[in-house]
Amino acid sequence: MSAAKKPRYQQVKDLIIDRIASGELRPRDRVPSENELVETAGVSRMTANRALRELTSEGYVERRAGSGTYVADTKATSHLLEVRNIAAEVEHRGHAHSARVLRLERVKGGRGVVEALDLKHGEDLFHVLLVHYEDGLPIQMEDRYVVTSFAPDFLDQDFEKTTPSAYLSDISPLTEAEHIVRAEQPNPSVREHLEMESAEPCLVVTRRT
Amino acid sequence: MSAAKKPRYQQVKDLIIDRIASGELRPRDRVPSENELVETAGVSRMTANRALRELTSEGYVERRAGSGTYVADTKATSHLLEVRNIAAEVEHRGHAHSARVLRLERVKGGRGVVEALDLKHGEDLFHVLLVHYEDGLPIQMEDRYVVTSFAPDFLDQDFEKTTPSAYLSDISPLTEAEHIVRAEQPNPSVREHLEMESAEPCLVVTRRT
DNA sequence: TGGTCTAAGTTGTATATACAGCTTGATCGG
DNA sequence: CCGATCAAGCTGTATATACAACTTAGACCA
Repeated sequence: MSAAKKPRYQQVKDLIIDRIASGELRPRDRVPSENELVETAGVSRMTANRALRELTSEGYVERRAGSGTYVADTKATSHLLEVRNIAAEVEHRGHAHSARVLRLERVKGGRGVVEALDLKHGEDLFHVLLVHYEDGLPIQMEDRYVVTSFAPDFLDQDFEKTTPSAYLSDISPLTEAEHIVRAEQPNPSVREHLEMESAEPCLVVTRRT
Repeated sequence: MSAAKKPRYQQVKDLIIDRIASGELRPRDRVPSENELVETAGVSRMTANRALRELTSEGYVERRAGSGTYVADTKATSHLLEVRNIAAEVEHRGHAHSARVLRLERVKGGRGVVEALDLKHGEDLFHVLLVHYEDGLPIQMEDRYVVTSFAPDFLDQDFEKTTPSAYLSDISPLTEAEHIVRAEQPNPSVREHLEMESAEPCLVVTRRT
């Protein structure tokens, strides 16, 4: 198990994580300084620095220049929930993903869209509406608006082969996204495309990049 | 804007991020090695190393010892969605959070719970059922099961003051959580407690720690 | 031709050293 | 007693150096 010889900076990290997890070090408590770790752990200051720096970026501790290093308080106040690419998710489950494009058009931003995306009224947008299938079963409907200047050849794409997400992240990697999730009663049109029974609710994910 | 003098390792990071974002460097392309950065960027190898190492942990690139550094190819396949502590969320919006405990008891694990938590049948569990309010308006119902051995004095807590999340993360910080979100039709009892109109759907978050 | 071996390049880790900038507590002077 | 100054300690950054382990391509030999 722990037989694998870990690098020294990792040993230092584990040392401190253990003391936090065991409750010996509590939120806002002071963590040994780099120089103290040099003494007690027998490593160089740069190694101690790397350990503490990584613990900082991982959210375990906070550092204040000139003052010291302290256990972060609220590690549990924000949990993360992963939302994966739909096609990748389906493939990952070992099933076949397919998609059918219902609409692919250029529109002018109407009231609802403009508000959600924080745009000028009447701005040119591409609109795509498609349904994702997992082994032939409809599982998700995607209703997407994209600013035209951002993806000029949007209308030429074949979204039955490449998902809009994949295409957009291809032409512009590294955009940050904000998600809002809510539950909603699907309207009759959507319900039909997803082949849903009567009043079953839907998850609605609003995403802004 | 960029007037703030950035540290050199950050400048190197930005340099590479820009080349990725602009499309000059595409997924699986080779990124300049540490020694090449020493030449072209005029920094020491340790500084180049720090830049590339941080880009690795941030998901921009992948490194293979002995081979080189390459642009990662799936930055967009997994997006993150933050789920915050309910009380903190409400306070953050500048509103008053309160809670009312409906049930607080010791039970034996029944069929549904045992499956969801992957436990032995009949195991002792604590069960708490409470409603969260934002400025007096009911906004969330929390239905929670906790293994007794994990939190012996669970029944003595006053969950109208401290949320179960806060209490649990207090006695044992640093536990990882897995979330599953789905939409569901609330049953009449739940609907009553949340003062909901008829058939409005709910978000159901199943969480396992 | 085909397999082996070697050398160069790359990442990963670790240390010693240096200086800047900030914080905090103690000391000193009024 | 209060305020200013100073020194010690801390983090943040940057460099030069060193060695280990791995990969890869090319040279070399049979």
